[in-house]
Amino acid sequence: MQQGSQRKKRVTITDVARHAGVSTAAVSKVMRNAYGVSTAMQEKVREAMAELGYRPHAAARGMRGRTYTIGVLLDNIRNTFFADILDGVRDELHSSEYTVLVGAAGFGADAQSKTVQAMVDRQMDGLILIAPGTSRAEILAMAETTPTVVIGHHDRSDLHDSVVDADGTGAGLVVDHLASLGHRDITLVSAPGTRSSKWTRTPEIVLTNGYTEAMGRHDLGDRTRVCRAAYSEEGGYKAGMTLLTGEDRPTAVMAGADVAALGVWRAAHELGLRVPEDVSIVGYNNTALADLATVQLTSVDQAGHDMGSTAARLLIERVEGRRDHAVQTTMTPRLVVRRSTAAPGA
Amino acid sequence: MQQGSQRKKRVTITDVARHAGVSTAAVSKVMRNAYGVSTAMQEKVREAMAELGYRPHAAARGMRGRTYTIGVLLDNIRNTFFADILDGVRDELHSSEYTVLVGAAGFGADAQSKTVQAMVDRQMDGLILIAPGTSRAEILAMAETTPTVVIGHHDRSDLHDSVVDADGTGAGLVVDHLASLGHRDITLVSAPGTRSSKWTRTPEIVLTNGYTEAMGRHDLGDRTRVCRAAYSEEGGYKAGMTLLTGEDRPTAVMAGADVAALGVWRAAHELGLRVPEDVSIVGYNNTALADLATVQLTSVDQAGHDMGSTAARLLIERVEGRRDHAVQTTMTPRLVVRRSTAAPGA
DNA sequence: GAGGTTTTGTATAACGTTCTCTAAGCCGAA
DNA sequence: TTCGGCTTAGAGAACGTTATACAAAACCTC
Repeated sequence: MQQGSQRKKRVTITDVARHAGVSTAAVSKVMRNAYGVSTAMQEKVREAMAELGYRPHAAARGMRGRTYTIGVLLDNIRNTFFADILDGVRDELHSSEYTVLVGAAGFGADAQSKTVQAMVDRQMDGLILIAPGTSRAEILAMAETTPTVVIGHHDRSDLHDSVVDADGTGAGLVVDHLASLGHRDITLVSAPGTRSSKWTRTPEIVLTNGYTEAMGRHDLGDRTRVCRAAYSEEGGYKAGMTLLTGEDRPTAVMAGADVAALGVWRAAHELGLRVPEDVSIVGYNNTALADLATVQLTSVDQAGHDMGSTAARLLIERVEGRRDHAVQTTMTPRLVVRRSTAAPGA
Repeated sequence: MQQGSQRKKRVTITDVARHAGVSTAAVSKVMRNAYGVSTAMQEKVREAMAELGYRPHAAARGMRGRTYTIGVLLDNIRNTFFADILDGVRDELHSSEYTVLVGAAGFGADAQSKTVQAMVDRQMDGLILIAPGTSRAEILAMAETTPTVVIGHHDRSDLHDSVVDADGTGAGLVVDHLASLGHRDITLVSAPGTRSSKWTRTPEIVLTNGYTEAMGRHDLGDRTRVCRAAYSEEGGYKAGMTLLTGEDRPTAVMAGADVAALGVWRAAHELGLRVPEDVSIVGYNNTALADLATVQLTSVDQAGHDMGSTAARLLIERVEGRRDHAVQTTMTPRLVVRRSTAAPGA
């Protein structure tokens, strides 16, 4: 199996112990700075470790507990909102001894499930799942074994912590903004429910509820219209094509993700519709994309970085056993108005 | 450490063996479909595994060789070119038993080095490193132990495989295009060399050489001008500000990455310069970003997806010992002209 | 049916850690 | 001195897998 050229043994704890003239148990203790080591011992061992360039073997550690690894699951690496979250996680964990590894599984529930399983098999210490499409039951079963933070879904559970955005409020902000500009035909483009996954309060559901509620508040209940689309450029494009070529074309479209909003924009563009003159478009997440010079998309800021760092903090508390009851943190969204929205027919 | 609620034991190979009434060795053989198992045994064991919902413990496997994990290192998750590469890797490995885990380390050489180390510590079977900023020596040392594919850097080595784009040619395509439009003051925005890393042929170096050579070919050798900037929106913005506010402002700017090109664009925008009328902008990588309706950035396509799948294929060949000499694959770039380039002063 | 070969299943020793126990050493108090 | 208590170091048993070595059984061939 192993090629001849690829030999070269790893330095193990045994090597360190021998080199320092102590037992492996002692070395282990020093590493974990456990109770019962003299300063002399400390120094001797640390010196030996440095000299030999020793690095603990994570797989071996995994057999006896910790691996000092945190897994982050996300569906689509192209949604830059996730990059914001990830930055938050990374910044929070930067100075710790934990390593963050990302599983980018794609949209399929089965692929995501496989990836989460893989993380558990690799004995990761904790998991951060960003709006998983996997069935709720599976996540709960997982969470029973491995500390878990779920980002996005509003369903609470005693088994895992949650970090969510007040998506209902966010939707309200958008509708308020559009209505105040004079829009009445406001359509929502939101992710398709992952059927049978048993999450009852996914971000898209909460968003949709918020939208419906706000439309009612503005006496636009009868104009309520929701179109389902994957949160990707392509998904938004398809939805845009459907919406903007049909009859009673909406004067404003709000999407549940910036990427999707840009897809709608492309559709509008191809159909010869000007933004915002002919149709206003609003995104969600306020990713860097929305702020590009040529884009300038009105969007809702969710403080992705904060969500990430909060999730990481909560997770570590759990991993290290400093807290044993579940917690849900809610972030407050904020509307960022740019040039993709204006009064209808302006 | 472990909370009371988080008990629940894993199903192990021993459980399966007992349940099927055979030895653990037999179960292990069935899993690896090794030589010396009757079909009767096969069935018995597989049935037991299914009934118990057994999943092999990757950490334990790691202690004795394979972990069936492939690590991918990248600096900036926001560069969507990397998403293309990653998709390629994922598609290639999708049907195999390998899991892909991503380390997003950021630009710092030390953070990247830490991440690569972590991957090796976790006993990953193989590594795909996308334009690592880590020192060459370190990568080579690593590659001696773990099969490795380097994407981006043109430096060859017997120790690892390489997948590169003919960046020199790509730069030539851009200069040719711009020169044919009548541009003479063409400035290149390229990544800062990671000093002391000892890579002598990084993508940016090769790109710069190609640019210089092409400028010479068009008798524009004296107009050659290179500006260093990180391949991020922010990096491009800063470079754009410097270039476009200075004297003898270039009529065309080509950047080594689409994200950076968009940063330049933002600078132009803020300075009241129209693209392409006042300044032409060209990106590199032809990411989805470049094709956005409101962007339409001329760029160079590098077939990121192919690079990813090729890298994955090469890596698996090595991991499974089917090849023992290093290989370098070069992709051919292709110019995609969009609306961000035009004749100067048009 | 004896001798040989092939097939099939098991026992068991790793792999590199962690962690519980126990032993040894030292101190001060009785 | 002896005893109890405390600190420090080490022995050794896990953890879940793989792979080697070997025994047992089955199949040949003459």
